[in-house]
Amino acid sequence: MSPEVKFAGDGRFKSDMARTRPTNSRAVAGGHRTRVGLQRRARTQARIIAAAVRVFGGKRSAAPVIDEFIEAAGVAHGTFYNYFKSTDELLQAASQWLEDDLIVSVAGAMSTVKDPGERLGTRVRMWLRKARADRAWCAFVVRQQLRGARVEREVTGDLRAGLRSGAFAAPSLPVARDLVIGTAREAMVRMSVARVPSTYAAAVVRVMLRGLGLKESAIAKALSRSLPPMQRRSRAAR
Amino acid sequence: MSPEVKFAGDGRFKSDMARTRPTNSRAVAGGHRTRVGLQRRARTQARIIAAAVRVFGGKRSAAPVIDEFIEAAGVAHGTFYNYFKSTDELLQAASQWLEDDLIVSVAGAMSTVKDPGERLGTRVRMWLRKARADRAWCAFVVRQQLRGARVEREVTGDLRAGLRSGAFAAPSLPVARDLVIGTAREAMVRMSVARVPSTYAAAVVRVMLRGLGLKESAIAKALSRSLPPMQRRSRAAR
Amino acid sequence: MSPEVKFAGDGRFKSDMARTRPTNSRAVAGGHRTRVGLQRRARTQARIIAAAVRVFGGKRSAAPVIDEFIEAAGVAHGTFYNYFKSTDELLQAASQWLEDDLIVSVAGAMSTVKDPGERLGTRVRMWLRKARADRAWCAFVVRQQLRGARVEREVTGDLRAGLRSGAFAAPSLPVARDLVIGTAREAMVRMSVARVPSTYAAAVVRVMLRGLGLKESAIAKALSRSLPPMQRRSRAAR
Amino acid sequence: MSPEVKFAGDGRFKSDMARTRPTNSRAVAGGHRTRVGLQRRARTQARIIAAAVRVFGGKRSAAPVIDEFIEAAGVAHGTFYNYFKSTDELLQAASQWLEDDLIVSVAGAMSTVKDPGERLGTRVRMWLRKARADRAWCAFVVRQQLRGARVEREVTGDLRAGLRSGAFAAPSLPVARDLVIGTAREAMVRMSVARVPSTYAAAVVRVMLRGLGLKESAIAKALSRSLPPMQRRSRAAR
DNA sequence: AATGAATGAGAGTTCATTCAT
DNA sequence: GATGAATGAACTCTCATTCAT
Repeated sequence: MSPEVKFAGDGRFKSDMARTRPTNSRAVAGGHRTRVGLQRRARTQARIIAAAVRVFGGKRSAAPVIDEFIEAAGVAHGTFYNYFKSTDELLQAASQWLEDDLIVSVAGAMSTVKDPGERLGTRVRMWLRKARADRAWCAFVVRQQLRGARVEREVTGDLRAGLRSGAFAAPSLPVARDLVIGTAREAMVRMSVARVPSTYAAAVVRVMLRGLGLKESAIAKALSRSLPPMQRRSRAAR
Repeated sequence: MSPEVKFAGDGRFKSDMARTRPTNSRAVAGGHRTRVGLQRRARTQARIIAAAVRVFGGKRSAAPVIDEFIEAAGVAHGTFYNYFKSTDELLQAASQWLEDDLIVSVAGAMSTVKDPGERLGTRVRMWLRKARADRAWCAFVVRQQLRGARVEREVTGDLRAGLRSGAFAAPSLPVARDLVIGTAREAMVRMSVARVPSTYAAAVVRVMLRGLGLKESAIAKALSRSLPPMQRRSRAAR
Repeated sequence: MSPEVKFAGDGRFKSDMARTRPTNSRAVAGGHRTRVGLQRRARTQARIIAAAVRVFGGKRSAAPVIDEFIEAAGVAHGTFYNYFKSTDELLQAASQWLEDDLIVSVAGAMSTVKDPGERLGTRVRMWLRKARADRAWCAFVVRQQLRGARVEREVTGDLRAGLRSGAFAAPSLPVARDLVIGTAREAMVRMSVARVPSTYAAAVVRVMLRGLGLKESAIAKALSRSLPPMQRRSRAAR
Repeated sequence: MSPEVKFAGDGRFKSDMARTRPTNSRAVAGGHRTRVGLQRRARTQARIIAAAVRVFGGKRSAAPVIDEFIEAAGVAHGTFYNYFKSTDELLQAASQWLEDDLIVSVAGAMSTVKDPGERLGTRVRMWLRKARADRAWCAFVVRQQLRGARVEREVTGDLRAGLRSGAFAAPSLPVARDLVIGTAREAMVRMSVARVPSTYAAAVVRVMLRGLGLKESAIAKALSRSLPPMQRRSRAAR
């Protein structure tokens, strides 16, 4: 798990993440120094984000504390503020990075699956596999309430397709969504505090698909699919 | 919703909730002043708890709290510490009070229901009815993670019975529990931020029971039961 | 020099000086406790303001630092913020208090003087007497740029009257004003860093009135007036 | 207004302004590179000083500065410290440069004027003309308190001569000095925040000389002198 | 019991300064 | 020489907690 790849482009988020001290514009032309500086920026930012995921995921209590992030990342106070204006902005960035990470790795597997039941089943199985393999990731996502907009969109897409095709039989889309998200989230809560057997993910998906009214044969088919191997982030920050 | 009744006995929790100043032992002998004092204690404590539920449920962020609690309760700083050693203790107390409240009101309805499917269905329907009727309660419970030990025990009991009797068909108890708790919680998250139709609760319970493998006929029967009227707490604090 | 009197009313500025923690409104009814609390508030605020005058007047460098005020006043960090939201607000309050103090004490003497030359001369002599007697006051006023609106108004009033009556002969009101304020300020700068002879104030007023074109006989008359004794603030804070 | 000329010699102040890195002694031998390097040094330093005058003059508050200076000068943090050890040193340098600038340009005009009243009048008129023409200069000088040692010396010289010759009639030298400096300063304060009519400077000088007891005929003579044209600094930095 | 002024530890933030490139 | 990422001391500000009344 490392935020590195994300910053390959120009070394920082294009979004609203304003640096405190703007780069001298005359230097942008980009020579060796510029490139080196950019790389350094990217690495530092990645380290802070990685630390944030570790710390926030591991925290028991509620309040995220800047000092902890700073210490975990091994940077100075001032450095933190060169990259993020607040804890919230950091958490936002980390969140988005993690979500993108997941979505991208899942999207590959999705491209060849057409059946809504299989799609949804595969998707959730991949999440839970990831959650089981990476406790920090799992804890972070749970604490952040699994609120990612993209995750939401993907799940909703699968559900809508399944409801329309008649494969799913839920009373309404929101109800179906609450079943899927709620159950998956609770499974991840469990994973973030205890080990679960390797069969756990499949079992969860089974009851979830049952709840959606999928036929047992279709459920069996969805669960028999073998998942593609987990993608690895290129290099680790720290 | 008022914490009053709970404290009828001696005006405070018997639990580990140590008062800062020990009760004057001479007063225990119990004259008029003593009785008045105890009533006052009970009322003040109830006001603080009620305020806590309102404030904590209504809060968006995880931000600071004590000042808000005492302002909402209309008491001074010092007064707060006469009753609770910390915010956490207050939240604990409020939590337990709310949970007891719910369990008690549900327990009545449960006594006449024997079938595990019907029991679980009725139980969850009553929760969701309560959640829909009392947004502050709902928000508070959601924020507190629905972690009540008694709630957990009751649900687990129903599930174990259903699995043993063959009415439910989940792969394991933990999986079943995650399905039920997760889905219910997600429904409550929804209720705490938006209005839902009156049919929502039943629909949620339907998919939940389906997920547990209950037969459609049994589901229909569980959902057709009419719920007993909601119990009202005796008197309101403030 | 003590801010005490000013707060006799309700113990705080009526202006925009909002307390951080609002007083519990139910307690306002005002019994013994209320009165005691108000007095305490008034005294603390007075101490902070007095300390501010001392510290800010004594500072060599530019930046006023909250820690210094706090230490000089002998209060805790939190206490400071119970009274003032920022250094600036404190300085504002101190400024206004000092100005009011001066104006009030001068106003008494003014009531019996009608001639513009005598009025202005007496006014400035009283300022400089005060400045000589209270080095901290003098330094504070100098640092604050002598920008008080009321001071400005009073001087302008005298000048306008003198110009209209023909007693003064300056080319314009602004020029006259710059002569008076500039010279007085520079005299105070001197007083804030060194001792001056007791005749210094009269000498300054002499050249000032000369600059305004007052006749020598009128100047002599203005300077021969004996000043009323300096008023003392009732009680000292600290 | 440009600090350039000043550094023609060796590109830096001879004063106590220690460079962080000592000049490479081998380079002193002086080839093409050396000359180019020195020119570059001089230009960069001039840019920083010019920026300082602009920024510091334009600032309203007393707030932080270095970042603003380097941004305005378009140099990096490190570059700044190649030239000045601190903000204070920069301000000192800028101050001295501005003062020298003024003194030199005034000195020329002075050489032909012998009468103390005329000398002082001409001197102040030239200051105020400069202040009116260059708002940034004016604001900078005002903020720096007009504390230049040379300015002080020149004025004192004129005053002493006038008092000895009987042309001036002030009670003492310090009083005369406070009248002159204070009034001029206040006029400059006014100029730094608002436009004044072209007759303003003469009017100020008139009341000032009156204050010094100069006869009206002598004042008229001093004010009738035409001023030599303003000198221009050779080239502009930036 | 209740009050609220006072407290101070600790979180949050800035900015002058250094130094590897 | 110039650069700018990194630094951390110094500052501002908040808020849970105490205690005299």
